Amino acid sequence: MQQRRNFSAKREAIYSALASTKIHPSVEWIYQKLKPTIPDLSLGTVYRNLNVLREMGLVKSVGVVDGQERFDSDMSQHPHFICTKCFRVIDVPVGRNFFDANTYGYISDECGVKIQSHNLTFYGVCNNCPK
Amino acid sequence: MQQRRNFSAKREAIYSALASTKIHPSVEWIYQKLKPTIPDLSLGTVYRNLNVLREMGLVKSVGVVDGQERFDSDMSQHPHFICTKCFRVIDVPVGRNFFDANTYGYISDECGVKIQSHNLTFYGVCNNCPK
DNA sequence: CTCCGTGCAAATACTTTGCAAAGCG
DNA sequence: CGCTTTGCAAAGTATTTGCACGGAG
Repeated sequence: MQQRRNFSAKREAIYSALASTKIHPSVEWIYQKLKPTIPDLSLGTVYRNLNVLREMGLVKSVGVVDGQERFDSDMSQHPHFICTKCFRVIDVPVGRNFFDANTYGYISDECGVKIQSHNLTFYGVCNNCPK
Repeated sequence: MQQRRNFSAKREAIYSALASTKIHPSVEWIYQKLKPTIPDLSLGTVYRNLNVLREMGLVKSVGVVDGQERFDSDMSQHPHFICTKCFRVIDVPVGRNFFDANTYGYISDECGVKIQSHNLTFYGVCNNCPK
């Protein structure tokens, strides 16, 4: 196992669990998912490793949804849709990127800041929820 | 004072405090700001009233920044810039709207959802912070 | 031996809530 | 009087952290 390569068995499992789903899970969800397989897993470990993975740039946060932070292992720049009723998080496929380096530069100058990234989220009601 | 019109004195003060600044304050900031003038103000009241104001559509959340929710009384659709070092929140002026009804409709169809709003946030380092 | 990773429980941090008292029309 | 608002403190929820132990090189 690639130890000394930033991956412990549990960190690997946490990353895999996240990468294996499209639901953009919360810490709790990952914990519940792995607990049966790894009985001695603790919630703190999931929190800690998600933060490590984030620092390593392997994972990013979708933001806090209904009180819990949600994560994504898809590091490509893409918007999300969040259902305000059931709090489902869905990837929004985009042909082109809405914002490129030029846009960043333009707005950076405009505001006197240095933009490094952005987050685009749409809100509404998904098709599983009653209108 | 327009009582029975959804405004108690404290709610009014909370709204005014929020509307009087561009820093997109947190609950705590509003509380500290008003406390000297209104000594018997309690933190719970600020929380409660911001939620009421939000439901009334007079206020919206910028999101959770560094652990605290930040608010904005400017209900116009506009992006924000958040400094990842000092957590300053700045309005981003935009000539046109990035997303109009057509875009909403297009993406809604694409994802099988009904988009009602969106949130666009840029991240980076502001000009007050060291590179 | 030395680190890194971990369980566990305690500690934080922010926000919400129950309740009785107070305010307003 | 009836409904809204509030202070206060307690409760709730999510997340972080201290510490000592355990495993890998």
